[in-house]
Amino acid sequence: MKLPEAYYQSDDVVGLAKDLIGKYLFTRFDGMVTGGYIVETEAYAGVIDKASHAFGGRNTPRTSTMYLNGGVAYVYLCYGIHEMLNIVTSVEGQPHAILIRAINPTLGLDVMQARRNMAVIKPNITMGPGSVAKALGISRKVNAISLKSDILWLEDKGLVISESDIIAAPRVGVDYAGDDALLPYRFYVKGNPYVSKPRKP
DNA sequence: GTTATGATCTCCT
DNA sequence: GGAGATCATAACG
Repeated sequence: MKLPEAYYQSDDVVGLAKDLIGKYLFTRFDGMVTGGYIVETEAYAGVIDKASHAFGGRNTPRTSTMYLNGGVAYVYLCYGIHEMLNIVTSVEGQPHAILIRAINPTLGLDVMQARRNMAVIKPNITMGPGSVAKALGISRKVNAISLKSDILWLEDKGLVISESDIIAAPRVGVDYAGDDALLPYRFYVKGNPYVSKPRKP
């Protein structure tokens, strides 16, 4: 059921980012399993991508996780407030990663609702990278954890999103990346209510 | 040691 | 439509 390690070791991050659409993502903390299927991702293509933390081969205590062998999680804090979950791909030394921007929750909705302090469940419970991490209970404590662990993993449940329902678009929040900000490295499911909206200008 | 800033979200007007 | 929250990280002195 879990995706095999080899799945993550493809060199084609962008292709993987698209393929991850429709795969299931689960976490287990304190015995509570929560998760759903991925409806939005963004690829960060290693050292040649200005939007990537590893651009130009930058390797620091934080980004060293991205250089690990594919199949681990890269979690970091952004804006001092939000944790973000990435899937590291490719082989050791190749800092490719995929940001999980949104999932369609299917399991443990009540737990996620409590984690988000929401009175009512609305689509924004797992809409946007910061929200996904919070709803799933993900924090920097699981940075660099293996995806074949029982804490955080992905599954292929045979859900197929039709090719025509997967849209490619420019990434969000990376204006500082110059030309690379325009690359169509963001993928999402057309019409899915959990897909985040691009930020305003 | 100091300083600028971000792969964002939420609430307010 | 817009600002504030809030801090680890990275670059620099």
